[in-house]
Amino acid sequence: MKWTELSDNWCPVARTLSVVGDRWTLLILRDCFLGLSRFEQFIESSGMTRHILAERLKRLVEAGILERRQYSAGPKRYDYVLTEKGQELAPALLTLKDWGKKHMPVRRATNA
Amino acid sequence: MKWTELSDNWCPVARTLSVVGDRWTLLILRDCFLGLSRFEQFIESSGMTRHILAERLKRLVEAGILERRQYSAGPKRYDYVLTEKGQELAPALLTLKDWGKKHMPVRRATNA
DNA sequence: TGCCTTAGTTCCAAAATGAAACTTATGGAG
DNA sequence: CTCCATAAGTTTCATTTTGGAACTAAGGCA
Repeated sequence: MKWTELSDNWCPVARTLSVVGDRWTLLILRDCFLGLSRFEQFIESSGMTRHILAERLKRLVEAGILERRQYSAGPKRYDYVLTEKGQELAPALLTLKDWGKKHMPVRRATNA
Repeated sequence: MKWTELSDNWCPVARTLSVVGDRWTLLILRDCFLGLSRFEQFIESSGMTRHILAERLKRLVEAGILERRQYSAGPKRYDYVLTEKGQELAPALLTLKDWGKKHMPVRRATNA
């Protein structure tokens, strides 16, 4: 079964996962909730490759979760901000955070 | 950056994703919350391949989220049940469900 | 004996990912 | 004007993961 086929699944959890059920995608959203919005910021914060980031951002925009917004007219540049639909994923991110704090202790320090 | 490196990330969301940040893994957990526990049940319910299912179940057991339990001594057979740690992922699944119900309407019927 | 069930494993082609270099468009230093 | 820097991507290619389908193991049952 292909990922995309999940978008019409009877189960709302499966449908949600068809768009955000991917490590990198959820990390991008975490970064958005932390206030980041630019390509280079996501790269630096999450450690994913530009390749994947570009692909995921495209998906998220198509899904109506992020909006691609021009923030500079000089050299035309774009960043990404949460739509209202995207904002409403906050509770999901928060439950994942809480679970992680409780059940996934840090073993050694990193700086990512 | 590799998936596993995420398990020691400073961010609790990232650490959580290092173990459940994958479509199939979350669908397995959904099935567990629906009361399923056996290999063949997960296969039928989720549509994933046996290959992937076996791999994910191993991960989830190692992570202490599921427990592999022998349920038949005749032909030795095993199934998988949520540990307490696993049970506590319920709120996360519920928020994903709520978001899906609100923002991911079904376009056409499926029978998966 | 021979077929059924159930939890896996194996094999291979196809798709996704990681790493790193390259592109495009413009601003600014000298 | 020339050259370097910034920032958002794109391209290329080797490696990894996935999907699909067949195969194995260990009994049960007729």
